[in-house]
Amino acid sequence: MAVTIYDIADQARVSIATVSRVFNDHPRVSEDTRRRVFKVAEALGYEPHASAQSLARQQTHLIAAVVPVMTSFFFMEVLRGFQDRLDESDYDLLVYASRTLGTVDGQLGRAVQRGRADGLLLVSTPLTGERARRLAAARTAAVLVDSSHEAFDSVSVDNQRGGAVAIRHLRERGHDRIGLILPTEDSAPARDRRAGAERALGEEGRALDPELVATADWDHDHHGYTRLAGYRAMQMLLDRFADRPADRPTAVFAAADVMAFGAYRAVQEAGLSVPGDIELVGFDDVASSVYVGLTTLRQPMYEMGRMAVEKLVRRLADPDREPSQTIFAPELVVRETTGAPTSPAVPRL
Amino acid sequence: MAVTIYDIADQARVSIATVSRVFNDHPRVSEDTRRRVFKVAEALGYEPHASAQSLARQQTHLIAAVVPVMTSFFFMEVLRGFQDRLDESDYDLLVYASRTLGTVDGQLGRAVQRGRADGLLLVSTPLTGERARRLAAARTAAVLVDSSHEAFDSVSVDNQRGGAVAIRHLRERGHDRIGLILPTEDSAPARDRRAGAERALGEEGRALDPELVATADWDHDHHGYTRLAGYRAMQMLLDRFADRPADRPTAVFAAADVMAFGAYRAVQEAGLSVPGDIELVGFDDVASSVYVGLTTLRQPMYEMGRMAVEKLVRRLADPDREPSQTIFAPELVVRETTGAPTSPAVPRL
DNA sequence: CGGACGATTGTAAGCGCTTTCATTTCCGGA
DNA sequence: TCCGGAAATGAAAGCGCTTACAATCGTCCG
Repeated sequence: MAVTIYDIADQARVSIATVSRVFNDHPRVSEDTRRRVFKVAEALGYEPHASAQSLARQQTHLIAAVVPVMTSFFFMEVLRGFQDRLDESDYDLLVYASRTLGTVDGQLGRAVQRGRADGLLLVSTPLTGERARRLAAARTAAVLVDSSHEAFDSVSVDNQRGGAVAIRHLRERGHDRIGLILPTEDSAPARDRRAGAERALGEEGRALDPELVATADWDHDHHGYTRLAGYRAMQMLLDRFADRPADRPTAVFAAADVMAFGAYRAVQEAGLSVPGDIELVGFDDVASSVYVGLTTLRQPMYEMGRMAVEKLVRRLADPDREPSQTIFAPELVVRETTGAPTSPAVPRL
Repeated sequence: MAVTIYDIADQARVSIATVSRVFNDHPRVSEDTRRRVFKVAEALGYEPHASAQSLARQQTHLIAAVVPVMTSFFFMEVLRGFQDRLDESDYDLLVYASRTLGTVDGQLGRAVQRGRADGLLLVSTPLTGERARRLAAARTAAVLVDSSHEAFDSVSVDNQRGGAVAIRHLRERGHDRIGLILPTEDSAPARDRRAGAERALGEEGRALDPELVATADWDHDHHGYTRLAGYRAMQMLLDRFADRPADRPTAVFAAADVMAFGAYRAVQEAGLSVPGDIELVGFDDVASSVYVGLTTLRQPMYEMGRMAVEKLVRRLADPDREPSQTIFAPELVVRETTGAPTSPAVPRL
């Protein structure tokens, strides 16, 4: 029923080999037969069969992106970067996302199935020893985004530096008691942001008061990267100082914008105000942050996505190149939650 | 190099047919050989080759989603719905998104390539006559989201009703001069929203004053669904009445939330206030709307995505079922831009 | 004890395309 | 006119898996 190269070969009075050559514009085909084949193909409405090509060529023209939790704006932005850069290549995008972090392993398993995709984009999916070894052994083309590994290409952000910048900003604004709202400890980026914060404090000869830290340890599904987690964390923080308001933090660094949103809400519910009573700094600069007026550390998510594809395409073309790691510096964006004058959102785009 | 069923067959002293049977858990395999095959497979680290399976089975286990403009929150939400429902099936997701509307055709072309995917999810990609005919003739399994066609399954929203509801809401709030900010005319949903608005006006014996309408006709890349388009449209509207403020609209219905955001900004820049001078209603209820406090008509984007996959999976299982159209009713969400009391964003999730 | 029958397993023909190697064809030069 | 070599084409062997059909084996029944 469907048209194959055999049908074309018949009608054009050539062999299937020649038909194939024509479609892969092989140089050694006479202009004459080339035209003939194209004409017949057009008349018959021929279209190559993707699976058959994949099998014969031993490559799929597909790139698989493994993305935990489609929920998050961060991943969406990265995905957009992937997509845009992919548009310029001739690879198609296979998306393996999941609702919770629990299924990431399964997704990864499907994504690396033999014959599924030519390359892999792993977002926020740190490569553990065993898995890394297997991928490396199989010489799988893979690029890590938001994590890194010496044996692979990677694109990430200097989280530690970001954490330090956040704290310094708050210190410069005169805050003495700075609270920290953190996702779970399993998140490497979060650990780095915290480490950066401690470093910045350390540089001034100060230490992080554990009483000022709240962690969303209970949220295993999303590693604490949710509004609710931020909300609860801030509540915890406020509760701790319910009987001695003087010791309450006057500023809080939330290690993710969504958490900051939740925290904002908790502050308001407690009858306090942002930035009046508590100033707030987030991390990410997601789309809503500009509306909320949240000061934050901007990650160039879109660019990271593009860059990752860039690297992957390069590696696919030359599998032996040295792995390269790119680290972006997060950029401090000061808005109302740390005292910038109110300004409406500028309509870019 | 890679392990194939031949290797397993050799070591397990059976034929490749039997190996294949074991992996497709065919009933007629003795428990004994089944175990033997599994053991060898495990030892060798066998994994079936996706392309080979696709070719032999004549199905890919892939579903292609065609999505214009990855930029938009609407598409992201729908995509999330796709993904979540797909997680429960055993199909993988192939995403064909593009930066601008111009390349949608190309993407569609790639997506429907023979042997690429088993089914199609078309978001905001109306099926034109010729294309519809071809897809229908090929008996392609496809589900439309945000558009419809009698020959296909579809999931959409009652845009006309939404437009009417928006206008009635503003009328009830006492507005006499209601402005309209619209995307380009090529957008069918936008046309419907406008029609709904006109209908609501008509029911009161009123007509739509063309002077109160601003359209983003210039934005062909995104059909006007951008903040900038809304911004400019509102500027146009305000400019028209610069010399006779009394005739200026006191409320505006923007046919998309992003446009409403831009419009909001333009109002503020003109030294006016929302909702003091101009009340505002959007359409979509994107994530940021709650922060902006925008009154809007909520589309159940996520649910639409899930439902679309649901339909597709059903059709794939039973290609002869009658096409079914599902139409959701948009829900009015009243917030600050039409006078609701200020309330911070509730942290769901 | 022979044959029928059901349960297993094997053989081999695809699925639709790519690609190596061999063959044929076509020229220009001797 | 004949020959060598380049250009064009064809034959056929995969790519790794599925599956219709055939073959084999053991068992049960008359």
